[in-house]
This record gives sequence, structure tokens and C-alpha cells, in this order.
Amino acid sequence: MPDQSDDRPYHHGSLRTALLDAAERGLRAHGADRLSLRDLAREIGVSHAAPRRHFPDRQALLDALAEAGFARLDNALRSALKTADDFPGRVRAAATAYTRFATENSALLELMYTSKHRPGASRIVQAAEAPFGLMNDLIAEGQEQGALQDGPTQRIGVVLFATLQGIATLGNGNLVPPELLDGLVETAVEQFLRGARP
Amino acid sequence: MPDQSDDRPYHHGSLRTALLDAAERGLRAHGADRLSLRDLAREIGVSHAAPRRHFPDRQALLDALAEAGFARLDNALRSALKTADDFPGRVRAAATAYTRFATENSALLELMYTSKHRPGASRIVQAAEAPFGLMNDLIAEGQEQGALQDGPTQRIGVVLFATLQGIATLGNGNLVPPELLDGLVETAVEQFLRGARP
DNA sequence: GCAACAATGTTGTCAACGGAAACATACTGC
DNA sequence: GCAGTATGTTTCCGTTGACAACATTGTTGC
Repeated sequence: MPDQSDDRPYHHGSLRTALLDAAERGLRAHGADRLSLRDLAREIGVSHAAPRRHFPDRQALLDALAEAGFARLDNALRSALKTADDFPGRVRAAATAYTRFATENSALLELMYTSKHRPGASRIVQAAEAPFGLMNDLIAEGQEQGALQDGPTQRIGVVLFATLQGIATLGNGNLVPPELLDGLVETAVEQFLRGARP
Repeated sequence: MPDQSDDRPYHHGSLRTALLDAAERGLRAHGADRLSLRDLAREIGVSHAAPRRHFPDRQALLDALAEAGFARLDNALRSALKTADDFPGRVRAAATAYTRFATENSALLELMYTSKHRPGASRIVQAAEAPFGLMNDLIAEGQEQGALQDGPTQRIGVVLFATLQGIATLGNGNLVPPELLDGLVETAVEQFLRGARP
């Protein structure tokens, strides 16, 4: 009994995009655990097996979400970096942009950081390199200007990156009230600039 | 057809403990996602509905794991703090102990930080206060000794805590090779002690 | 134009899971 | 030695991810 009585075409046309969109909404609303392929299919109005043509299994969909997440993060950081010229200002801008992204997309962020060590996640690792490189360049910039001590750029940058990530984690876990996050980022940047100067 | 042909007693006797043990092994081996109550029951040798007497649902088991995790983390930090007397040494010891715990129990740690904002997780929040208080006390100690600037103890301490947590996250996500983690922690502690001194 | 062929969507099926109810067995206090 | 409770078993249900077989549409070579 085919209940496809409406005039919906047999082919959706952009199922993949529709799936990703719906998945991101679901991710935001209920978390990755309760993201169900069948739910998404229902919401979009296709059969329960249709998503399989675009994502061979559930994890593939989650991986695609993570990959897109890194691209969006990269964008957010890039546009934040444009808002300031001096080095401390640029660090501050990047730091607040990162934690804002991380708290506004907490479930997505978790996905981005945990889908990676699975085999075959090379696309994700590659996508992650863009925002990471951005932070690295920022540190190198500080070193050239003499605002930061010389030494392994990556090691210094990763510490800053880790601090921001940690602050976001604590915020997302409600271990730190959200209204304190901005101040925390401020403190972290200050301490970083003091602790890593020549 | 009851296949309970062996002499296994009707009552297991310590199912709850056995479940938690098996669950922790499963967590370590396959992650929280693929932790199945029925699998655990099978492994232990009880019926699939037996765990329900001890954990009303799956999440309750995960919560119990998280709670136990905080207690173990507290222990690890406590014994690490005993290994050094001077303030910088104690910070270093606590920092390496934390990241070691976090990388050796990555799936558990994730559980500890994400099971918390669920309603009715007051037991977990309470369990989390022990290790958090420990870190806070450490910072206060540094302030009393004049090694750290005065000001809101918590804010200063949280930044350090966040940094360690972030380093662990990056390590667990394979975004930083494991062999670099120790050096990263070292750098982070150094920068912290420099950046937060009076 | 049209005949393969590829791409995309549908239907039907399966095993596994979490959850729940009804029942069985063991323990405990009295 | 018995009543009440704690713990475990059986049986069932609805949902899910995965898979295979089939249907429809789009595309491409000729």
C-alpha cells in the first residue's frame, strides 16, 4: 500500500543536504546519541532506507557533520581575525570566537573531537588542519613581532588552543556557569600573553 | 527451557559490582556508545533483564560509572600531591596526574563531563566537587605563598584546569601525538606559573 | 530518440537493543 | 517457619541500523 498519494516526486533531489541540515538541528536539540537515521528520514519525508544511498551507515553521517563543523569553525576564526589589527587584539578575537563557536555548537564540537581516531577519518583530520593552521599562524605572527618567546611554535600554540577548548568543555558541562565564560577567556588570554612573552 | 544446567546459584550475589567492572572494561575497549546492557549481562552470565534491578536504565549505569570515575580521579590527584612539597612541584605533579588519568581513561572522562548537565545528576556533581576542590586548594596555597597573584582563586584555578583538560582532549582525539603530551603539560605548567605570578 | 546504465528512492526483512510486565527463587527479620 | 522483600528469569513490545530486492528517474552513448 504505497501511501505516496501526494505529488512529491520520486526523487527528493537534494537528500544529502536535507539530511545534513536536519541532522544538525537534531544534534543541537537532542545530542548525537539520539540522532536516528529513521527519524531524519521521517522528518524529511523519505523512506527509512533512503539515507543509506548517501551515508552508508550512521557513523558516516556523523563524520560528515564533523567535517562540515571544522569548515564552519575555520570560517568563524577567519572572520574574527579580521576584526583586529594588533596582535593581542587578534588573539583575543580568535579566543572569544572559538569559545563562542564551541559553546553554541557543543554537541557538534564533541563530535568533531571524538570521531577522529576512527580508521578512515582522514577527511576529518584534514578538515581539522585548517583551523589549527590558523591558530599556528597567529602564534608565529606573535613570535615575529617579538610579543611571544621563540621556540617551537606549535607547542606554544597548542597550549593556548587547549586552554580554550578546556574552557569550552567546562562550560558545556555546566561546571562553570555560562555567564563567567567570557571573563574566563579574558583571563586565559591575559595569562597566556604574560606567560609566553619573551 | 531453562538452560541453567550448571550449578550457578540463582542469585549472583554481587551483580552491581560485576556490572560496573564489566562496564568499565567495555567502556575502555569499545567506548560508551557500544556499551550494551545485554552484552554485559551475557558476559556476566545473567539474564538480560537482571541489570535492571540495579540500574533502572542504561543512563543510570553510565552515571554510576561517571560518579566512580570522579572518586578515582580524586584519589589519583591526592596521591600525586603527596609526592612533592614545594608549590611548583605540586602543581606539576597534579597536572601530570590529571592528564595521565584523562588519557588512560578517555572514554570515562568523556562520560564524566557529559553526564552532568542532565537533570538528576546531583550525585555526579557532588562527586565532581572533590577533585575540583583539590585543585582550588592548590591554587589558594600558591596565593598564600606569594607564588600566584591574588584575586579570585577560582578563576585562576579554572584556567589551569581547563588547560589540562584541553590538552587531554587533544591527545584523546589524536590531534596531538601522545608522546608530545608530557612536554605539552610541562609547557602549560611553566606558562601558568609565569603568567599567573604576581 | 532510444537503449543500456547509473543514480536514487522504496518495500520488506532481520537481529539486536532498551524497556517493561509477570513470574520464580532466595534471603531476612521476626 | 513464615511473611515480606530483594534479586533474577521469561516473555513480550516498539525502535533501530543494516541489508537485499525491487522501482523509478536521470544520463549518456549511439
